Amino acid sequence: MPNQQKYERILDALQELLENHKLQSISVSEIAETAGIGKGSIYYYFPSKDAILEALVERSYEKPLQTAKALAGRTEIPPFIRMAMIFEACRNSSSEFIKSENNKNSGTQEKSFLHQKYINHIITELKPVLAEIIRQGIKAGQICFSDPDALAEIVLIVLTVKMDNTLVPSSKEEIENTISALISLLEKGTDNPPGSLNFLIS
Amino acid sequence: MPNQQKYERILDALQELLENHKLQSISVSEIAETAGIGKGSIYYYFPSKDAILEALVERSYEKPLQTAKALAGRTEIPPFIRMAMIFEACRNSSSEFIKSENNKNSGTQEKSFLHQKYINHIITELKPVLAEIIRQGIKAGQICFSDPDALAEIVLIVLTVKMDNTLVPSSKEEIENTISALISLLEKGTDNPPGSLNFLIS
DNA sequence: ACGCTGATTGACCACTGGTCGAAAAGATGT
DNA sequence: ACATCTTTTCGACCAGTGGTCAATCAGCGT
Repeated sequence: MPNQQKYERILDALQELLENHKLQSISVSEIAETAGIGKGSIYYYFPSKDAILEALVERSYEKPLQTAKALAGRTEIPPFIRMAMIFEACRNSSSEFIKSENNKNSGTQEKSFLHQKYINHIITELKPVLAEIIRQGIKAGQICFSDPDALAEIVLIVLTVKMDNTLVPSSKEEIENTISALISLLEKGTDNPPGSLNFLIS
Repeated sequence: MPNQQKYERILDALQELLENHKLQSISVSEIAETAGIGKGSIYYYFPSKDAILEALVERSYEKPLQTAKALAGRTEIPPFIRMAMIFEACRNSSSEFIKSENNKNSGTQEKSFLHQKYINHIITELKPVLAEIIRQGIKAGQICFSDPDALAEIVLIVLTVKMDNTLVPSSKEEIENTISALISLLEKGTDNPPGSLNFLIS
């Protein structure tokens, strides 16, 4: 890591461009200009443009993911509440990160790559954490389900896809409906009384 | 629709290139060359390169989606079996369409755009059909759930994301596990006895 | 002062998606 | 057969892209 500051400045520049420059594509030259460095220097810190996008996604979710991982050990908090806390942390960062409006047409290739990275990153990072929490809940008798890893994956897939709202664009109301349905499916599926997980919607 | 044959030939060319030319990006010139026409002519039939990808996705799933829609009216078949038939039809076309290998790294931007289009198309087209089938099942007392549309969406999201296997790449075994878990969640969540929906895995 | 190592740069390259005027190919009426 | 008009076809061309590289620059130990 030669010069950490420049590295971060490049990510800052990309983030800034993503916020303003909504719909068109972002070029490496633009990133360099915004970061105040020469274009060639970009490739001293990153092997490719894709790598910059990837690094930005990772950086954007560093903190919420850390707090999520920390939450895995706090066994004194009931598992479903910890689940809700994780979602809340991610939701905040998510809305901050992807504040681009949806125009009529779907995103450009650039954007879809970004969303793919986002979903993939969140799921792969969060899945073991959530699975562990579910496993603890099973042991404590608060959750009844045979395959905690798969359950974690299902929940994460539905949530991230709906939160991202790119793959299946829908209104806020529809998103709420889907999440409500997921919760009631979870209640029944894990032998919890109906309505007991309503607090997951906040 | 000036010359339908050329239109189709362009899609054929793109499909062929997607099968062989696995990892690198595909250029419009390549598509033109493969289709045996001039590059300029491409833009006589399609407004943009993205539109070609989009049209190919739509064409690839035209038949399975039609059979799926036809299945919605066949109320004499139990709902869950119709569900299984739809999935089977899509799975076949899906494995035929996306036969590109996963190299170590994730796909290029081009690919992720394609996968996004695929997932979006399948879900939006299939959701009303599946919701209708579920609604019929509820009326017949075979399914117990309050929001059929949301349930359809949840099922489709998990299935397409796992089938596509790009957003959350995993082994065949893991895919089976996740789908099994989804099924047992469905069983419990819709008041069906455990194991009664095992036939959905085939 | 000198080298030497790592950081920085912009001109440069092959190539991209997309445009456009012109030429070719059909169609039509006489 | 011709002339006229519309629909297709095309490749040279354009601005701009991601990525490369030899040349430079900055710091520092000696």
